[in-house]
Amino acid sequence: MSKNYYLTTTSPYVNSDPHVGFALEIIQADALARYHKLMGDKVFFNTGTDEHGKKIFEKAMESGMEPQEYCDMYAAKFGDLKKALNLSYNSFWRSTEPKHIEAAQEMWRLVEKAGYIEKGIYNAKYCVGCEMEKQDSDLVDGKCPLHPNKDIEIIAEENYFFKFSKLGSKLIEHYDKYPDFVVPAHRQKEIRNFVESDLTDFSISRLTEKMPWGVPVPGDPKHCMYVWFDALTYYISSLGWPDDTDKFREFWGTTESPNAIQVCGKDNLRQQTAMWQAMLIAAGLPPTRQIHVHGFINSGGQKMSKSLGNVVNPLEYVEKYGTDALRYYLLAKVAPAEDSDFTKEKFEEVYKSDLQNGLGNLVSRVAAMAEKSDSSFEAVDHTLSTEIKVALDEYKFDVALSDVWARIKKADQFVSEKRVWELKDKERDDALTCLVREIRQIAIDLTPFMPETAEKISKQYDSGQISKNEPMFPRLS
RNA sequence: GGCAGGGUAGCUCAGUUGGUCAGUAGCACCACAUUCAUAACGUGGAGGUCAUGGGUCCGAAUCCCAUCCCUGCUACCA
Repeated sequence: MSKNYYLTTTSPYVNSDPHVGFALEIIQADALARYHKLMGDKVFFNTGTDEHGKKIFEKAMESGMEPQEYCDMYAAKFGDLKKALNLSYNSFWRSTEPKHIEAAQEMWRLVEKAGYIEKGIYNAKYCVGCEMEKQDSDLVDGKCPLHPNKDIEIIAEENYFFKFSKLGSKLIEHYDKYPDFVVPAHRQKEIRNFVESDLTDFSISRLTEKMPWGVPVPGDPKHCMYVWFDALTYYISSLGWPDDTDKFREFWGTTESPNAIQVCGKDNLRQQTAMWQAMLIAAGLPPTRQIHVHGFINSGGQKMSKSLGNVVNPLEYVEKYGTDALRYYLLAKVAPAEDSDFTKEKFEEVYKSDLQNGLGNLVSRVAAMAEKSDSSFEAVDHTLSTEIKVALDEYKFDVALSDVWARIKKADQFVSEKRVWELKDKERDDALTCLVREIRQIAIDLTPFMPETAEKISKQYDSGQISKNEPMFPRLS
């Protein structure tokens, strides 16, 4: 049954180059979007960039650029991922779009009107040594680790606060109503524990004179929205909210029947599954239906960091091994919701065993036999296997692909056991028909994960007369 | 410290409510076989006292207690 499917990634903050962690997120999302498209759903797949805030303002200043110019440059880099990773999103939405800015302001008005925004005092922590504002998490024992001899100054600033503390019970209601709201389940427990504890209101504005690069607070130009507030609204402004009410209802859903799916990293759990939901509830808008939370990618057992020099650049891998090789690795060998390790050695091992010797070799050997047989193989309609659907409905990309690879192994065993290359006439054609059918099925099942590979195989195998092609995953020289 | 989730073959992991649950698992490794295929594929083999110590039970990787180790969260980090 066809339906509307809304899917969004988080919006990466444009202060550095695209990271393999975001590649993971958007490739997972892309697999979901392609899956739903294959099922006949109407898919709205959104991604984009988050471009406001102090860090970006400072970075732009440092590099001598206008903030917008700086954002344009980075937005382009993220936009380039579409081709590099073969992404099927239809909406690339930037938080500096005028339409988004208007939407963020409308969101503010709604939340304010409902009584969930109030002025309060925000105590900014300022390190005189760094001449910078610090966050609690930056401090060690209440001191700046770079200037432990200097005291942190507290600068009281009048800000607007979001009355988060008033929304806990509404959030719990939502979690109760949808036990699978957060996937995996232990993340839902985690956020639930957090929400059940005493919630504190949080600041959602900054003084414009100190930080001009943000969305002006409606009716009070002395304040800019703190990036969070603006950035979260992007999930609905991308749908044309508040102007396009039909499209919003169609894809985002209604309060009775929420429909939106989000993916985010575990570092975003609180923002997406609690704060954003609280904002929606406060504004009287439907909450998100489900949020899939993915893990992090480590490199060599350690967090990626520039100083360790172990940062994985997804584009390097695309260039060297191809888009689908990277997509395969991230979907099949990275635990969808847990942390996983990524090293070049492991990647090459997988490339060789699974893609070269597994899928690539099977497709070649069967094509070679089919070509020699001179027979033709009528195309039959294939639809996505049930196992794949079941796995994808639970965001288990790795399980889905391991199922496909089990079938590749079976097909190889079949060829060897029957010694298909020695068979003649009907016996041979029967065996080949089986194999061709299985490979066509595999191609369909790979469509959400490795679209280009799936298409190559389909083209090669759907033409009745099958002939051998160049290797899809060539040996590494 | 508190809460949550983990510690199973060299590596990555499966193991539903305790009774072929110790895995024909994948990768790597060794041997054999084979040539249709990208020197690929297939078969066989070696590898684990299921973190440690107790306990419950006829029986525990699976439940309970203790200990050790790892990870996440413990709020204003986009």
